Amino acid sequence: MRIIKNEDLKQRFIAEWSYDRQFSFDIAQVAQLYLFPAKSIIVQAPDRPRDLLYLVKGKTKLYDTLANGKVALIDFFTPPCFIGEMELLDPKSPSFTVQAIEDCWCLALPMAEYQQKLLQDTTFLRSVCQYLGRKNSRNIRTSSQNQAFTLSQRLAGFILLTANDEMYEEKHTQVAQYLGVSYRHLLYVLADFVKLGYLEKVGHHYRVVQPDSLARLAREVDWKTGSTEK
Amino acid sequence: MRIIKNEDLKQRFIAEWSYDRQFSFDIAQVAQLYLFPAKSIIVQAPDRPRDLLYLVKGKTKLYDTLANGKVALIDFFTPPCFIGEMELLDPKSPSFTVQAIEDCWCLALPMAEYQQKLLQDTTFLRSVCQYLGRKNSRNIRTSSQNQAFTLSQRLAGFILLTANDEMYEEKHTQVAQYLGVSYRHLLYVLADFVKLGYLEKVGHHYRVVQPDSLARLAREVDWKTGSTEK
DNA sequence: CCTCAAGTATGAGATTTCTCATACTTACCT
DNA sequence: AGGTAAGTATGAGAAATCTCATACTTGAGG
Repeated sequence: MRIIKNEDLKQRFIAEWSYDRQFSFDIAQVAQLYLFPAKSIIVQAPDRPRDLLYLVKGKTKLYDTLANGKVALIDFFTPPCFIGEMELLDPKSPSFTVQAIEDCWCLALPMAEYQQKLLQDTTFLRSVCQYLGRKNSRNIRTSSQNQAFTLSQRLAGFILLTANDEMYEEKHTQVAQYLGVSYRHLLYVLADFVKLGYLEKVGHHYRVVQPDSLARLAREVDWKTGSTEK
Repeated sequence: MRIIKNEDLKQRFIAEWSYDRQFSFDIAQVAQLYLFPAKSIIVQAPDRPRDLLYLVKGKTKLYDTLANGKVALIDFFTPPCFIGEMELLDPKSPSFTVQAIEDCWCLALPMAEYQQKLLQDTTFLRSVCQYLGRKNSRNIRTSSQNQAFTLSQRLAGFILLTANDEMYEEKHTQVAQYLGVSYRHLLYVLADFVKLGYLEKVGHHYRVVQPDSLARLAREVDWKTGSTEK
């Protein structure tokens, strides 16, 4: 992770998502701009995050570590999106691992220093409530809809979401579990995409060669295109 | 809806879910206890709810009215659970229809009178944040897991959740959409349950005759057994 | 009274997806 | 070096689920 000392860029991100309006005090001066390179770990469970982050650019994925030690993919985040807000608000909340899919820019506020202040800040609390509420509505709606689509359609969207730099490199076992299908079937459909020319196999990974075809397939799926609607 | 003037019962419900600890002021005296009879409408979209409710006993379901006028089943709530919290917090949030599945008891706080106070109450706001965050974790986890189960298993759980007084009376069209399966297939599985003796057809409805068998089938499904874990 | 929309109901054949069996490879542990 | 766990890979048959076609019933509106 790198701290980006570019005041101008920082202010642009703040303005783009009205970050400053989510606090009752002047945040623009104290927040720092971080850059997490693609594939780097943003939060490593079970460590608690050091900062309250606000994702302003990039895509991330969230993993849970199961009781048996296995790692399960559970969700994706795109801007605008808080990271670490549950840990800030709920001391008992478990924490999850968050990884950058592509380069991710975040506005960061050190928790140790600001936790007490934030827990007393009604502007901030109301804004988090709205954020969580909208995320909820989205989840509820999409989860019951997504089941209705065939794996090809959901996988197409999934590949576009998780590919970085034209390369799709997710672990099949995790993806099968996330998409709720068998490992076997996932491989069939992947092989199909290769046969159709949408993907090209490179070692154990795949190169996206026809993003448009995938997009056409995924078109109807109300995919996680934003943590809340923009 | 009836207002229940039973101070003793009210206090018991408050204690059972630590309702009073979610506010910084003394709520026990001003909250009223409501009883919504089975099948009655608790909140009717697009009207905004008059009170902030807290479900302490009973089960409810939530509907969305689609653009085309159709009604879609989208979620279920069980105690403890706020109803109307999004409308209180987010003036722009759409509102949904909430219906009692069985008799439902709610603690009620008139919004007009308390909205301003609640929006300034950090204890309340933090508690709603935690509540929403946990609901989120639950949704995320269950939604990606549920797909992995067969319709028989999910339907078994669904029937147990939505039946009232041993009668299952949901509309097949809505259920098929909610469970993400075709109408046709839903009817096949329902017919199967009848053949197996789990259900008994009564007109267009079904009587649950072997709840245990259904429970066994549903056992593994991490069903919505609570809005947050108790 | 007629018509239309929505919900219910059932059959038949086509697709999607699953389970199980079996191998090969890689990383890590001892 | 040997062993084990995890991930990858593929085949074959079975089960789950879908699409389409077709009817019947009921309630609301003209």
